[in-house]
Amino acid sequence: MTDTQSRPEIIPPGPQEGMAKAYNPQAVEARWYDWWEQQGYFTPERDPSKTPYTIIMPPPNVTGDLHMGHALTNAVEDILIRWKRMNGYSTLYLPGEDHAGISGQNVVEKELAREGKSRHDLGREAFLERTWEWMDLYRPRIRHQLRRLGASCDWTRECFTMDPGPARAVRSVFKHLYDKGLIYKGERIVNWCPRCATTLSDLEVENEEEQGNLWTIRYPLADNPEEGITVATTRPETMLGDTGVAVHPDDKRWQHLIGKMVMLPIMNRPIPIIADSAVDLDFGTGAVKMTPGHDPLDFEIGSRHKLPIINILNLDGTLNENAGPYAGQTVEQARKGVVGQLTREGYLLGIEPHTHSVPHCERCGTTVEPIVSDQWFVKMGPLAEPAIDAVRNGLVSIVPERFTKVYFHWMENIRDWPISRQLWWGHRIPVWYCENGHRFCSSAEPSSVTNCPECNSTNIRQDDDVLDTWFSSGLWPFSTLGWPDETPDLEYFYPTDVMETGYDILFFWVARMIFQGIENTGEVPFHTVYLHGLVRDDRGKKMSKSVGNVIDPLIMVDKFGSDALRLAIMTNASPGNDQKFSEQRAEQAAHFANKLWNATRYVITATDADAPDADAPMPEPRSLADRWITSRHSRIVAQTTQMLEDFQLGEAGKLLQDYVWSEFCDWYIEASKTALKSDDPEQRTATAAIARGLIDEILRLLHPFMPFLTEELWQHLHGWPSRDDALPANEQSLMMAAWPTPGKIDADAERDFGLVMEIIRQIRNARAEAVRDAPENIKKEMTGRRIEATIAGGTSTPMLKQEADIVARLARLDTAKLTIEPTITHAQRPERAVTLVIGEAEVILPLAGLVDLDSERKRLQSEADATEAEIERTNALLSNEGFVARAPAQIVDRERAKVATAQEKLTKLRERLQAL
RNA sequence: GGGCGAUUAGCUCAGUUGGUUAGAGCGCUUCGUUUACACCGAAGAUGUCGGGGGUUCGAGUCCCUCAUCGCCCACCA
Repeated sequence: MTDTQSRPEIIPPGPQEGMAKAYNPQAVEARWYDWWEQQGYFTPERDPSKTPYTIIMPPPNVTGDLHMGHALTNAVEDILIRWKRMNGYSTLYLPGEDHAGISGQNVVEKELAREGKSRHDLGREAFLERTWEWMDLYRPRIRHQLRRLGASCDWTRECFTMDPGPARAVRSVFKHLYDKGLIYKGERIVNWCPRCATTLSDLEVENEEEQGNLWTIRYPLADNPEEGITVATTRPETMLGDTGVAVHPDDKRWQHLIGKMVMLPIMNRPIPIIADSAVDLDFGTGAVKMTPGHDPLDFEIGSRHKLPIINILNLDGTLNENAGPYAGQTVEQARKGVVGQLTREGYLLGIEPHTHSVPHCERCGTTVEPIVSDQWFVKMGPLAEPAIDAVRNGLVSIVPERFTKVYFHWMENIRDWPISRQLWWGHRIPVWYCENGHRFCSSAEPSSVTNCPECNSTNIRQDDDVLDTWFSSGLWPFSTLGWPDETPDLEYFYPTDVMETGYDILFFWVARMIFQGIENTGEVPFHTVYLHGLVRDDRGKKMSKSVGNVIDPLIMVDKFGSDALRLAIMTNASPGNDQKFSEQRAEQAAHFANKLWNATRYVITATDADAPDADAPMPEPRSLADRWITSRHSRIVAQTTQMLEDFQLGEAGKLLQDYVWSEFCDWYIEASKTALKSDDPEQRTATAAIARGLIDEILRLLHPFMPFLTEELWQHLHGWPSRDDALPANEQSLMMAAWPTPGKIDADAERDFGLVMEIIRQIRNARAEAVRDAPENIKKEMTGRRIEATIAGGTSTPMLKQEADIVARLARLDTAKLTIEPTITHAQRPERAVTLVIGEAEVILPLAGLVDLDSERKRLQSEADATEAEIERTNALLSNEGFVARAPAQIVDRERAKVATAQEKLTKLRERLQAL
C-alpha cells in the first residue's frame, strides 16, 4: 500500500519569492488543484448561452487503489474536458465511484476471513454495515488519487452507485422493465460460481482451454443389455444427472435406437434415446448423454423433448443427494469415483486426451458450474434492437471505428441477461412476496413498502437477491444527473457527449448504457464512445497483483509528477490499442516538463525589460525568425486542434512536444537571442512580445495535457507573484483561458528561415567534419574556436544580411569576418576552403590547414553525384506521362521546382570543381 | 469455428481521405561547459515498412493470399 493518503501541504497561490530556478513537480502540483476548486472552475454553470459538454467518469471500483488504467482513463477525459472548457463550453466532468458488486463483497469477505469469520457469522445487516465501512474508507482514497492526477471534475456532483439517487433510478428502471414484461423470473440454466455462491452472466465467465479427457461410456439398452449406445463426455460425473441420450435424426449408426430406453449405469435409471438435429454427427460417437441440469446445450435440447432436469449439485459445488452414492463429494472426487466404478463395471470403453474450454469465474478463478436455477432476467431482444439502430444511424459513434463491428456482432447475438446475484452487497431487487403468494414490484423506498397491494397483507418479504452491478452502471449517464426526476442538470447536460472507457468493457458497460439510455430516457446517453487500450507492463504482460508487475500511478506521480505521467501515458499509445508502459516513459516526459520550465523561465527573464502589456495584442512579426515561428505556430495550433477533434490525443501531445522542443526551443529561442540584445528597441520589444505571446499560447495548448505545470508557468508569465487578486476570477487561471486560434501562414518566411537553418546546419556539419578529420595538434587548436565565412546569397542576400547575426551565432562564425555578398567570384575565394551549396546560397569556409584539395574535391564530387542522381530520379518521374497527367498540379509543380533547384546546385558544384 | 488487431531503425512505437529521399523517443558513435536547461546542445549511423501477388502515373497506406504473435466472440458433448 502506498502512502497516497498523506497529502502535500497546500501552498496558497499568492506572493512568492519569484520563479524557482529548478522545476519541482511536487511543489507545483500541490499549489493549484485546491485553488482551482475553490475558484469554482470545476463546477459548471447551466448557462443557456453556452453549449454544454459532458463527460461522466467511469466510476472506479471502491475495492482498492487506482491503477494505470484509471490514470489513462482520467487523463483522456480530463484532456477533452479541459480543452472544451478553454473553448468556452460549459463543461461537466462528473466523478463517481462504483460499489462493485461481487468484487466489493469479496474484498470485505477477505478481510473477514483474516479474522476467521465469514459473512454468515455476521448476518446480512452487520455485513452490509461492515461493507459500508470499507467504502467510507476507500472512497476518500480514490478521491484523493483522482485529485492528484489532476482530474478537473465537479466534486459537488460526485455520485456513488449506492447513493439514494442512483438507487432510486435502479428501482425505477427495474419497475419500468418489470411492468413492461422485459424483466422476468424463470428457471434457466445459469453460470454458478460455487465460491462466490452466486449466478454470473456469460460476460463474467472466462473460458480457458484446458487439457482434459474424452471418456466414452456404454449405456446398455434397458430391454436388452447386450446392445447399447456409446456416448462421449468430458465430464463423466455429470452422468449421475443424465435423463436421456440424444443422437442426430439422420445418424445411420443410431437411427434404429431412437425412442428406445437405456439403463443409466450406477444410477440404474431408465432414460430415453431421443433425436435432435443440434447433435453433431462428427463429434465423438455421435451420441450425447443429456444432463439438462448441468449443461446449457443439454438444457436446450432437454426442454425441447421435455426431459426431466436433475440437479446433482449443492450450491457450494459438492454433489447432493441426487448423486446417489457420490453425494457429499466434490466434483473432482466424484469424477474419479464414477470413472472407477464405470471401469469396474465394464461400461467405460475408452479415454483419450482432449482439450476443451472450461469456464471460470472472472473474479475468483473458480470453475463455474452450469446449474438450473430460478433467476431474474432482462429480455434483451426488444432492447437490443434500438441500441443497434442508434449506432447504425450514427446517433452514437464508436472510436476507433472498428469496434462498431464488434458491438454489432455482440448485440445481434445477444441472449437474455441474468441480473440477479445471490450476494448481499448491491441494489436489492425491488420485488416483494406476501404470505398469500402474491408477488409485486415497487420502486418506492424499500422501508416504506409495508403492504401487499393485492391483499394488503403486511406479512411481506423482499427478494433476497441483489442486482448485477452492471445494472446500476448501465444507468450511470442519467442516474447521476438526477433521473428519474426531470432535474435542471438532466435537462442541460443530458445526453452527455463522450463516454470514454477501455475496450474491455464495451459489452459489460457501454452496450448496456446505450440500451438503458434509449429505453428509459428516450435518448442515446452519449454521442461518442471513445475506447482506449490496456496499459501493459514493459514486456507486454497484463499488469496484475499476483504477477507483481503492477505500476502504481501514484508512485509515478510522486517520482515524476502528475503532468509527466499524463503526457507519457497519452503519447505512448493510439486509440484502441494497448500500450507497454515503463517508468522510463514517465521519466522522459519529466524531462520535457523540465525543458518547458526552463524555456518559459528564460522567455520571462529575457523579455521582462521589454515586456509589453500582458493584454496587448501580439504585434506583427518583424524579423525573419519572428515571422517564421509565428507561421509555424499557426500551423501547430491548427493541427493540434484538428487532432483533438479527431480524438488523436496522443498524436496531438507528440506534435506539441516536438514543436516546443525542436522548433521553439532549439531554433526560435536561440535565434531570438540576437534580436533581444539588438540595439534597435523596436526590434527588441517586438521579439519580446512575440516570444511571450507564443509561450503563452504554448502553455494554453499544453494545458489539457499538463495542467499543473502550465498553470504555474502561465501565472509567472502573467506577473505572478504580484498577481492582482481583484482581477475577475475567470481571467486569472490558465484553465479558463481561451484556446488559441491559428493565425496567418507566412510561406515565404518558412522557406527563407528554412534556408537559414540549412545554412547553419551545414556550416556546423562541415566544421565538425573538418575538425574530426584534422591532425591531433590542429584539432586542439580548432576546438571551440570561431571561424570565418563568406556567404554568397543570390537574391536572398538582403534576407541573409538581416539574419547574419543569427547565422554567425548559431554556426559559431566569427562575426567580424563574416561577409555576405550577392555573388562571389572565383578570384575572391580563398585557396583552401570548403564550399557548401545550399539552395541558391553558397557558403565558403576557409578552414585553413584543415582541408586539402583532394578531400575537398572528393566531397564536392560526391555531393554533385548525389544531386545528379536526384535530378535523374525526378526527371524520370516528370517524364512519366501518367504522373504529369494525373497527379495533382501541386505535386507536379513541387517536383519541377525540385529539379530546378537541384540543377542550379549542380551547376555551382561543377563550377567549383573545375576551379579547384 | 467465426471476427478483430499487430508485424515499420538494436528496443518501444507513430504514420486517418495513396503523393518529396518513411518519422519520434530510448539506445549507439563523435563533439561540445555559447550567460534557459547536462533532466542540455550539435553532428552522425542504422529500415528489402512480415513474405508473395495485384490495382495505380505513384503503395508503409487500397485489394487478394500466406506466415507468425496476440485478443475477442461461440451451446461441439
